[in-house]
Amino acid sequence: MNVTIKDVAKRANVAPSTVSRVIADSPRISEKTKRKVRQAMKELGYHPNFIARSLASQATQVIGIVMPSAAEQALQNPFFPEVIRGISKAAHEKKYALQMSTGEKEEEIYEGVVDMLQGRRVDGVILLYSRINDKLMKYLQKNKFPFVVIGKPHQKEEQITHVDNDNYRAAKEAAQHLIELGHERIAFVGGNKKYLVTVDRLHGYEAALKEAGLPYREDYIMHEEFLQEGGQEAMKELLSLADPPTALVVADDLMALGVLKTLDEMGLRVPDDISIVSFNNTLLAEMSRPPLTSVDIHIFQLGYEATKSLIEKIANPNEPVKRIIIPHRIVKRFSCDYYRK
Amino acid sequence: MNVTIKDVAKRANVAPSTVSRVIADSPRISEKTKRKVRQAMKELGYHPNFIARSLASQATQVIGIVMPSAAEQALQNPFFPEVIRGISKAAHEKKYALQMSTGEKEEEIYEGVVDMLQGRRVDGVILLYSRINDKLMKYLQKNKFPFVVIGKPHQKEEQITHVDNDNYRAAKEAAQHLIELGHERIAFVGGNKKYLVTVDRLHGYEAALKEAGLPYREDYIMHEEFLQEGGQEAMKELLSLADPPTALVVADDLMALGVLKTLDEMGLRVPDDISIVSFNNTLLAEMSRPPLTSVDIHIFQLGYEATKSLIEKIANPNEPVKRIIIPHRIVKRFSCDYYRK
DNA sequence: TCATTTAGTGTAATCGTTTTAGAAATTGCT
DNA sequence: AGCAATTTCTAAAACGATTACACTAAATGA
Repeated sequence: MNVTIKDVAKRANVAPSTVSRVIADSPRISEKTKRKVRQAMKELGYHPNFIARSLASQATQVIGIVMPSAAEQALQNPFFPEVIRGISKAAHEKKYALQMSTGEKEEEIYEGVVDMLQGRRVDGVILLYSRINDKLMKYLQKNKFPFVVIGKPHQKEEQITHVDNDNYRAAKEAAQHLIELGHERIAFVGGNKKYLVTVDRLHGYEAALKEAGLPYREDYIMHEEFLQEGGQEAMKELLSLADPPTALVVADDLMALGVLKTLDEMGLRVPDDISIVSFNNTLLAEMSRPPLTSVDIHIFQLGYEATKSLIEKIANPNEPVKRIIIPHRIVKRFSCDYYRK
Repeated sequence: MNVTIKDVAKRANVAPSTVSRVIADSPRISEKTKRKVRQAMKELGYHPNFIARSLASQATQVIGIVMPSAAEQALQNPFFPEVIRGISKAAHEKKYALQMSTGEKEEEIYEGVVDMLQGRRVDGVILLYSRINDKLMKYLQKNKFPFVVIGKPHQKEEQITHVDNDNYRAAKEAAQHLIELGHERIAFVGGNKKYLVTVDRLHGYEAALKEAGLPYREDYIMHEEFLQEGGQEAMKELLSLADPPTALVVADDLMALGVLKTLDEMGLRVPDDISIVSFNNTLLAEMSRPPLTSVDIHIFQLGYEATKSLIEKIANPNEPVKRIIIPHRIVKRFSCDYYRK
């Protein structure tokens, strides 16, 4: 079997507890003993057993990442690798490991996360989404598990630490940009209504129209999956309208890609025939044809800040609730043009 | 504190060991007792403590993912989310959780993985890369830890289970495609020479040239990072040559993107002035301007198969060594054209 | 009928740490 | 020198499961 703390203790002629304290670098152990013990550890090639340590100390130094759907699906959208990059950076800085939820349906994810936490596999979790009436979020709150959410919680916002953008303003600005270019028929292509990002952005869009005195049209509002296919579907539907929009606010770059695809198939040109403002400013926005004007929401930073907050919360359960708003900025490229009759 | 196996035992009027056996669904427990125990578990809201279970059973049901560099960097390349998707699917099927290494420099990653394994945090690991003389791989082998590598091991290939493409042939075919189009000055843009993918692909490229009777030129061989910047660097250098190439084999889509960028800045056009065959066939290849002819290496499947093999190996330490070659296929788009003098 | 299986549970050791409570050794002070 | 205070270390009890072994009662067989 493996080298344990007892072997080290024997070799160094001290008690196991002393070795444990040397590992923790307790000030209650003399330098002399520490040297002796460390020497023994080196000689034996000792590595602490995290599992045993976790069991005794009731902490794992692991953070759980919870995706909105199966990683298998979510990871198709570059948003997720990018948040994870931010999470990874912060986790690494504080010596936390990362564990990913793997579940397919909502119920399965819920069970998985509950097991993760009740099974004490992780010290806390980061929700990479926020949806209306989320069973999981309620559970986490009720059981006082440390967690933070990326996005705006549906309920009890003031009781839940979260990191978000000002999606209302961001979408409003996006729509205003199009309005300033003279567009009057502007559609909104977003994700499922149960996600708060979608709701917030829709409201922002709506507010911009209202302020500009433009009508809000139900048939200009699309809700689809955050994937290319979603964008395609939405665009097809919009084009089937009697008076299709001349501009779009699209809530995600990958969706925007689908929009472009459909437009291309239909022989319509961007920005000549239709203008687009998208969200996320991932590499896709830069690369698409034409490059998309996109709202940069600083995804990396969302992940980074969320993780830092979570770790603080884990370290100190009384840490006050925080609400962190990451700034956004609209990056203008070549998918928007003046509206010409 | 939490509900433990003892609480359940008390409630059901049985011994803790019986409860444990019910959890494991042991055939040695009568149906009647099982029902009684399950009832008690439900009533108390019992969740098994994974950590305690892991300690006792010496297994965690967690797989470690090892990236070549900091996740923070690696995840910029769509290759990684895509392998992870495959890994995630297989892991989920077999009820394994995933843990990611977070380390920056090579040495730090090494330490991290050693700790992961020695600390018994994971039952095995998947290396998402293969490099020459890899300290970590040697360590894993020496200590008989279950692991599989995605890529071709540098040494003792026949002793290490790995999942790879036939990179030699893939690159050869890529180059041949260009040769068939009449190109004679074909450059190779790959990653660092320490990675075996790079080496294999370079050899394939070389073989194609040789068979076609074309000269192999050192100054046409570029080794850069698997990022856009790498492609840019390479292309700049190639363009500074007295007789720059008319076609390129680029070992990665993201790099190819960098190549395109530089080409665009220099006012050169693809495929009119330069033809390109790239690798990975990620979304980027489809989206770039022009869309890239790219070798699809079925990244998802690499991850999926690797994970299945690893889990088999964990379940049965005597599982024979496997070598799985995932087929590739060249997807033709619009980055290649006939060579015109 | 009594020894022998077999089925179903229980007892207790074990996994490798952390940590509380307290013993032993050292130091300081008068 | 004697005693309190301080420093340094140890013994032993958690932590929450798994599992080898023991045991009892019922079933089987000669």
